Amino acid sequence: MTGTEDLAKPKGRYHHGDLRNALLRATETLVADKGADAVSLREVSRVAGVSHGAPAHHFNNKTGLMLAFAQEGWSRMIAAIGEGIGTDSPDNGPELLETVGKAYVAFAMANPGQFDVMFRRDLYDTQDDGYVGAGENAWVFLSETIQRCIDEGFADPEDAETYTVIAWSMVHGLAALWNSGRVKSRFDRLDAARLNAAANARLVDLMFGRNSKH
Amino acid sequence: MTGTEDLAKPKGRYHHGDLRNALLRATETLVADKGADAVSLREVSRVAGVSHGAPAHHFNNKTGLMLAFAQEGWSRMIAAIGEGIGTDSPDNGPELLETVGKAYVAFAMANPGQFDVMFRRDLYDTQDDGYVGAGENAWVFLSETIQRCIDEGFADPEDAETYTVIAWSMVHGLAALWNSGRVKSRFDRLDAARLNAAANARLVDLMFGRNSKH
DNA sequence: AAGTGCATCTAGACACTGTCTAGTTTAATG
DNA sequence: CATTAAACTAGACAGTGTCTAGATGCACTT
Repeated sequence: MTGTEDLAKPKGRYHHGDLRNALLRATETLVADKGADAVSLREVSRVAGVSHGAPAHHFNNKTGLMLAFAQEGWSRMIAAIGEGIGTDSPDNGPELLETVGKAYVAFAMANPGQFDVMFRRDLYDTQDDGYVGAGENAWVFLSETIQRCIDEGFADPEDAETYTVIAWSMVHGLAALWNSGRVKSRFDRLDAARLNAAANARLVDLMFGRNSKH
Repeated sequence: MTGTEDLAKPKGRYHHGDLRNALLRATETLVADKGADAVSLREVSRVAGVSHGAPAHHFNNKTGLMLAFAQEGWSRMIAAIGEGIGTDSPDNGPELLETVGKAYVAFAMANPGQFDVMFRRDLYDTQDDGYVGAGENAWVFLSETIQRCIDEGFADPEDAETYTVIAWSMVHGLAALWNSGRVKSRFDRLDAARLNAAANARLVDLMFGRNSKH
């Protein structure tokens, strides 16, 4: 889609000017096209029109580059969820949860490579600062949403923990299975969006007993 | 745990005798210890006490080795599920589903590396024969279980598809999230087995409306 | 305006990887 | 026993990440 020519360093110049971003963009297209393992510092450098040692100054390691790319993914997913909420404008807890769940899976389906990187511990140093934060925020947001459902009387307070685990597990598993190709092959006739919507709507119904609203 | 010394070729001999298996065992310990990306044909060859070109004759590619290792994982998981059924001896559809779900997640938690490989498309050639089979069998078995629940009157026939997707997604997501470390960090106080049992029991209750049996 | 500090980037080296190829050993088969 | 085919070796090659020493030029201070 987006060409990579504009990422290259202007000819004759020694300093790139926007190398950090150019490397991330090159990583993005590589991940999207050929998967996370197709990323190499040298290839990424080549796309940016820069020597193979240049990335080290901005990301230290290859793991540094991948961590930055993963963090970018978390930011994007959070933004996508925010947009989903803006569109659906849910007005109670269960509807909010359904909206969030759909946006989560939709993001993963639309950006399978980056979503994959976001949950791959082996690609970056898990001891690094900033690794924990992203997933932590997601968990907090999710459990607050569940708590809101409980506060509104849709579920028992003692279900909070279990429901949080089930909800995240379901959306994450749906995303991962779809992207792995193991479910997709079974559901040729169904489009991804329909499957996503059906699973999320039904799970929320099961947990919070809403009347189905066709 | 298991030493790797016994994998090495007997000294003075030219033929290994059991190289294919030795390479798979070396792969297993490497995956378990350092993750899937730590596997290299040369390291695996070194452990087996054999030259770096030897694996090619048994697995053709590195992707061939990883595919074989993934298939082995599927066999093991199926066996583990069978053992779970033997222990719990469930006598209706929902109980069977709960048993299967728990065994699925338990296997993934006990063998995070191999489970990971089983769902990584990038590690082997997805066009290869035998790639589809494993996931296909899992799907068929799962949907047959759901169908049994329906036949026994625990759910509506039109829910079959959605429930199958939700059930597999939940267990798979729980396994993947736990192994990614993103949930684990939140649940220090809970042991993995308890979380696994609670989530599966509750999901089955939600879908098939059994009375909770404390 | 001149000079200097320092982040940015280059280029070569090193050890490692997967795969290819030609050749060596040995088990199995006739 | 002779021959065929499978198992394995050893070297080469292009590619990788990371480490160095050095070149470049932007952004300051004075």
